[in-house]
Amino acid sequence: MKVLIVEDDLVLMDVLSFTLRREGYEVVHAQDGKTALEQFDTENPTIVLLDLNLPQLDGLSVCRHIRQKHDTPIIILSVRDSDEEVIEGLRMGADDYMTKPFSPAQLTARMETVLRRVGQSAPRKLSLGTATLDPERHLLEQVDADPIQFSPLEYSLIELLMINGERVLPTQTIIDRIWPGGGDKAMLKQLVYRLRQKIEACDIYIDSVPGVGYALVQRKR
Amino acid sequence: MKVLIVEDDLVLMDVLSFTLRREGYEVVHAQDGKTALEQFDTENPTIVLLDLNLPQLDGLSVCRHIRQKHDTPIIILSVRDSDEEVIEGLRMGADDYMTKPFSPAQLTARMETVLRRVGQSAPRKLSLGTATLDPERHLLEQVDADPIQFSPLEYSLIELLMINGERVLPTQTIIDRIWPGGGDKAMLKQLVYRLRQKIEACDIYIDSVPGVGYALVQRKR
DNA sequence: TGATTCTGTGACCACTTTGTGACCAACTCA
DNA sequence: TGAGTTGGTCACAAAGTGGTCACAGAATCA
Repeated sequence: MKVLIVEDDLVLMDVLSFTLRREGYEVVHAQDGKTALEQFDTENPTIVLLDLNLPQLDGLSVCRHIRQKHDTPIIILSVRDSDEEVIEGLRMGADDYMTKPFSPAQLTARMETVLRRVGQSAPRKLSLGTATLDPERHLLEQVDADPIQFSPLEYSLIELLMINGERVLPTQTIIDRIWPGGGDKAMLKQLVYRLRQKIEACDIYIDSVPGVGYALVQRKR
Repeated sequence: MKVLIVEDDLVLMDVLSFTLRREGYEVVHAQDGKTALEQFDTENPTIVLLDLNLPQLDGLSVCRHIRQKHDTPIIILSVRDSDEEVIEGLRMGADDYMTKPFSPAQLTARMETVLRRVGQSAPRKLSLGTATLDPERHLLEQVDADPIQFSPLEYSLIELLMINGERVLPTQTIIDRIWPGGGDKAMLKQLVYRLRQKIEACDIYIDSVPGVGYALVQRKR
């Protein structure tokens, strides 16, 4: 997936390039509005990150120009933070507007959010150790092992635990998120039991902290 | 267009209701997480505005529950503003995250931005492997095979699946899009059955992932 | 206007999923 | 030290799911 970063601040450009490459994106960039449009035509990026204060052609003009012919997601990154300016940017066709300074982690999360909406990216897979969870097919995949298929409730539980890393998730939080209509501890312990049986040959397991909750952790070697 | 506002602060609720009605939205609301899910099922809103700190069931549980089955846009409105919390909200399936306090004008601009991306029309022609869908004539064409003519509902389903690539589309999402007025799983499984019969000689087929949904995939050779 | 197609519905079936109850060991607390 | 709680285990049965088939009314077509 290719990102066009349009930014004249070279320090920020470097930080963003590094972060996005580490996330697996291919990165191209431009330092002024005119070059941005040229790059857009030649590189055909999946998403554009667009500063507004640019030499040669301002960012809003770039945004308007792209949006006249293309549906490519655009996120504006700007120091201008008044409501009027945010609204103008969004109405000019941007999909999101982040005011500087922002954290790279939040930027990549917002990029994923927009890409998810336009159907350009599969949901991110979650990993713990060598185990990888497939959110589309509700599978757990691991090297040298058959994938494990989960039922809806099993998947719901393991996803929650995996999102939380190896930290303990409180019992009542788990119950609320799995059974918003109402569940109880007996149902959860039964579900934990069934899930443990399915993953017993994996590198990960469900640890319980009595009186607190559960965590997904890696088996030690 | 119907908005479900999930907010337990009645002052903010009133302000938002007034603002959104003035913009032409139909507004329904809930003051706690459980009621929110009930309202979601009965009202089938176009978009959800979701506080996180809620009685009965927290907003992240509501968000996750909705997103497991539906692709209705969700914007989180919360006082929690750390990067971690924003990222968690977006990863739990929200389309945007606004921290309180925010201006109603920016909220409506962000709603428009997300809604702009919903229900976009299909590209001109869709292909998967050697099979090509003709949107004007509702045909599937393949080299060395007679074209297959689809009924309106059959075409609607295969187009949805083809837009999604070979990825799994959740059952309820498919139902929402094919029968906006309300469909059910029995209707969908019947439609899938009929469509499978029509494409059984093709290079593509409908794969089901029990408990999740369906995908259009290429037959392997 | 009759023929044909489309669509919603019901039924059957095999299988899976889920909620529940029961039992037990370990732990906590008064 | 006894009562109560909790987490783990096991089995049962109800509910749900996905696939298949056919029926019949509505819609469309020629």
